Amino acid sequence: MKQLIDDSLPAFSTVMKEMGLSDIGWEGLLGPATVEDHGDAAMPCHSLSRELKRSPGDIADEICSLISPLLGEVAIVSSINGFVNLKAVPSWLSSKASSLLSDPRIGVGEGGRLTIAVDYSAPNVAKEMHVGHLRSTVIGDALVRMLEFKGHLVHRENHVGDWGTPFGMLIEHLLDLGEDEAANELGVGDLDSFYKQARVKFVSDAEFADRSRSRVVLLQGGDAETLRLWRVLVDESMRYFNEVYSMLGVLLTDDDIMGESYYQDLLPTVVERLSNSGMLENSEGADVVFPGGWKNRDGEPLPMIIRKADGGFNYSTSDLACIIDRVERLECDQFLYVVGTPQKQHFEMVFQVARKAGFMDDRHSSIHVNFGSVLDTDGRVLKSREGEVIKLHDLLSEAVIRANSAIEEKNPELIGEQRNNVASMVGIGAVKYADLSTERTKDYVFEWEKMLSFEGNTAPYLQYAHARICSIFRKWAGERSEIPDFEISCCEPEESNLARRLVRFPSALDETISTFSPHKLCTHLHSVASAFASFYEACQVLGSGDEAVEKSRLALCELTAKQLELGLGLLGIGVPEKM
RNA sequence: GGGCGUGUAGCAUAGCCUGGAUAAUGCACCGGCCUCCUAAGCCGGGGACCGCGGGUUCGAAUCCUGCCGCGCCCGCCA
Repeated sequence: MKQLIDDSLPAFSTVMKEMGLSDIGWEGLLGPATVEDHGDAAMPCHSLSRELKRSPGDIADEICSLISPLLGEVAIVSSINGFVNLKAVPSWLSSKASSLLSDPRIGVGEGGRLTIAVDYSAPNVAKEMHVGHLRSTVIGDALVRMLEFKGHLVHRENHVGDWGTPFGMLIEHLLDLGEDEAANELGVGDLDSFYKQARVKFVSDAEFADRSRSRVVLLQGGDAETLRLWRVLVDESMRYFNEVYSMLGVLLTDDDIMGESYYQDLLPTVVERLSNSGMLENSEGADVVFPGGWKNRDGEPLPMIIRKADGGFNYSTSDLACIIDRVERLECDQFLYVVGTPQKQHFEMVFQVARKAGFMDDRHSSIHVNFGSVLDTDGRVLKSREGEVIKLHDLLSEAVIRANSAIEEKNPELIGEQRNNVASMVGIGAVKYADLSTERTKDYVFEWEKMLSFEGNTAPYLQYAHARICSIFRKWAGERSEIPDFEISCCEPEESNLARRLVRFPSALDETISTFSPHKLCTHLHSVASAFASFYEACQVLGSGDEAVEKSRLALCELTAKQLELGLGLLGIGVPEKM
């Protein structure tokens, strides 16, 4: 527990000096306890053994007896097995919790003023959004919220796939279907069949394929009518994507769309600059750069293709253009790419080339916030090409329907529009939390049941804790806005334990942000909700007969509620007052 | 073949960066708890050679190394 360690350091400093150990870097030894029963923080003394030529147990005993009197207000000190253990005293926990309660930011400092571009979501026009997009969208949204809360200036960048050779066939298919019919199909979200139909014709119909290729040339040449048709495809797709975003409740809007098409004008600049810096080489007819450090199957240097032999650009070029734009137009300090792990090498190469070519320098940091693949139950990567597609739209609807029936069963008094709102928060929250609560770089298996489960370490469990607190407030006669002035005084072990979890919030959030790992915040919030549930069972809040106790418990409830609300809010998950 | 990643109870995960004590959590399983602020809950219980072998260390799930399994990437798709 970082707070406790900080508050104990001066006493340790005194004692260590007294024991002649001031210069050996003992600060690093003091850390959070690994076993909660032993305390909140601990210092293993085994490594001091050699220095002092005494047993670890002896040393721990001596430190313990010297430091105990100094830490009376902070922690109970004990020693066992060569460890000095600190267990925060209830009064210390009470006062720390009180100070968090009176702070609207719950102790979270404003962390800086960087300008950060977060590249996430990135669906492809005329293609179904799949579970991979869900991950990117949900993780990216959470990171954006947290970074903004910390005080950074964040540019949301939705790098939509709205350009490239497939658009030739898509436009021709659009014409074959007729614009209205096609727009209708796309507008209702039947993207995949549209794409597949076009694809089938492209491979089986030579005449269609020829038209498609010509259409690509027209598109790239800026032909007005072709651009208009392209715009229809993009707009109809975006309408559908926006519907999904709206269901998901993410921050993305049309203003955040920075599709590949946007960077087209910059592509020649990329080539020119790479050429000027002498990095561009011709290989097998293509313009390439050799980043170095990668080899192909034959052991030869692996190139990054900038301009294909047919003159077309590919995605590396586009990503380089993005970097130029984000450095020079947006003046970003940092770029985050919330994109799946399979593209790891691609980004490493792009970043390396961008640095070497001077598109960015030491002031800039570029981070691939990678995430694992979504697998099917056989452990294979879930693919939208074969088999049935899992439409995000359907997944989210299903989640809300399930939440609705769960509420109907468990709280029949909640009805009408209010129930629908709650069902939406619960169902969507469950899906998002399932995605956010596991370490993002790991693959995970897609299972309806698991994703929509409302038990255990899930959003509904956290939301439920919040709803119960709100229920207490409703029953209580007083003004909720006055609670932050109430004094917290932990007496029961469940009260102390709840406070002990609550005070970890600021460091948990900082850790979450610095590692871009939302699951760490989830873990923290779950531990809070869990401690609250135990507290709730053991400690009657209202009508305990003692006004000071009631006020203290109300204050613990308030801090818990605020923390759940803020924490879940930063994850993009809503907190209903009833459920 | 090269590179990167991953392997923790029946299942799913956290802990690994920054080494510390009895490896934590959820699901499932077993046993208790609703005249009492929402039982989507609580309390208790069983269940793990932390992939395998070496090494470093007083101490390894954690660091290094070798092997094995799995996944991804390795030239004109993004």
